[in-house]
Amino acid sequence: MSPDDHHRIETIALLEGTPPHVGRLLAEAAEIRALAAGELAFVAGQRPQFLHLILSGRLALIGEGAGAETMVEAFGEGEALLTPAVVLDRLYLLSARAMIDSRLAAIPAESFRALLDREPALARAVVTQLARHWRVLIRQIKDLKLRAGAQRLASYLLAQDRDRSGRIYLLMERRLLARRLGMTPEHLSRAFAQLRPFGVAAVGRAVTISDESGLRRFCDYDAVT
Amino acid sequence: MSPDDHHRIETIALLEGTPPHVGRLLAEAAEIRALAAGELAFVAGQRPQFLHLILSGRLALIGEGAGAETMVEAFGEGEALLTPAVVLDRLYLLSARAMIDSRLAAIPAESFRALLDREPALARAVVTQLARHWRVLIRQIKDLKLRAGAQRLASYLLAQDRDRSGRIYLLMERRLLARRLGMTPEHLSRAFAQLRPFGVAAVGRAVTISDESGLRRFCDYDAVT
DNA sequence: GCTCTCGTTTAACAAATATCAAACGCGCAA
DNA sequence: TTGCGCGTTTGATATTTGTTAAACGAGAGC
Repeated sequence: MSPDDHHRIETIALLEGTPPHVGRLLAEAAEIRALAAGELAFVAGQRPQFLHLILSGRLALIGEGAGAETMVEAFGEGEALLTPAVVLDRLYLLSARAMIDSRLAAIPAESFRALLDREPALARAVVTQLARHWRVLIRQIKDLKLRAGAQRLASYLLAQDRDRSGRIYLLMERRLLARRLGMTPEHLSRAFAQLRPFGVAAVGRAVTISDESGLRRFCDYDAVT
Repeated sequence: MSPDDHHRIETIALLEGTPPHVGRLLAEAAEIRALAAGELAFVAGQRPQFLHLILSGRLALIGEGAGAETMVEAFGEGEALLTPAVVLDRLYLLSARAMIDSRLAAIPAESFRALLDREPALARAVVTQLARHWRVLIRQIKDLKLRAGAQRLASYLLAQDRDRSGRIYLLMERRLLARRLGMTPEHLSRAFAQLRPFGVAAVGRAVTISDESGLRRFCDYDAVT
């Protein structure tokens, strides 16, 4: 492992507020895994072997069932795949697939849980992290139950980061975005068409919104973070 | 507060594994709130004032948006409404409503967070609790995205506790169950009809299943806990 | 620069779900 | 008991979403 990898593991967002030796211990226990786009970091039904930190690239959490699959959430550089399966030592409910070529730090699950018991600051950091994800999941459930497809798309777009000129760059291809939003690619395409009256213009992965307040009203956007 | 209430707070499931003085401190900081059926413990958009423990009764977490409302999850006696809003000191994303007359222990959010920072065992217990809920939410998201209404109902029924004779007793009226499952009451009624070929018989709130393995196949039931 | 492939869009149609309306039935109070 | 109120069921219809198929278009490799 390169000193650079070591440093990236020690300074990952999850560990914010923990004493330096926690990061050092985790980095020492970690091994580096390179995944090509499409490869799986873990599979639903498996027993977790590692806690994965994303050093570079992007991974999607995938749910399978009833002969289909869906994307629950995607994570990028500097984030941890901190799934409850690892924390609780239960079987994975989701699989993780690399959306692009990625490099992961894999920390043995057993070491991580041992450290979790021993290091109060780590437990406290994990509480914060899990609580944040909880809110992301709650938003998704509210969206799925209360909003139609086009409204979910609008809501998703409004929550994305913009560049200086207000443009949004979609982090995934539309097929995947459709699965993230709980609809088919065909339906997503129609949803984009429905948003055109609000000045939503999509060119490739770049999206611009001209009537943002109209779009907010359309989807009853909830800006609470 | 009665000694009995005191004892119930100290022995709540959330605190399993924490030293006795943690429960004692929480119980001393708590005040008792009685809610009549239909009353709200907190409202989405509010800043959390308390962590609520359910001493008796049953509460539903309700999401509002786009002019409608939905039930995300329900909690009963001995459980805590351990929402991320309280942990992170953010605005509530959900409201909590008493489904029946209930008694709550309300612990000032500030005291709870302070104790969370000070007591490693509490942080560790909260990690476990949040992780468990995470899995409940993931199941719901997978259900909503991958399964049709009747399959979600089947899946829900198969996950419920049975009495000695194998009967299931529904914990809520059907109107609410419909919202929990992400459908209308009318659709739920038709979903029950769709399950009749598998020997699903509902009389009031009592439900029996005669062809359980058939039902499992029908909804592609995932028994992973 | 040119295909070739594969993701996206469009269209027609089918299935699932919601809506509206009315009938039903069960519990509760007079 | 009898009648009332409210939750549930049933039916007809509308809307939303998924499916199938085909056309389109942009990017990768030759």
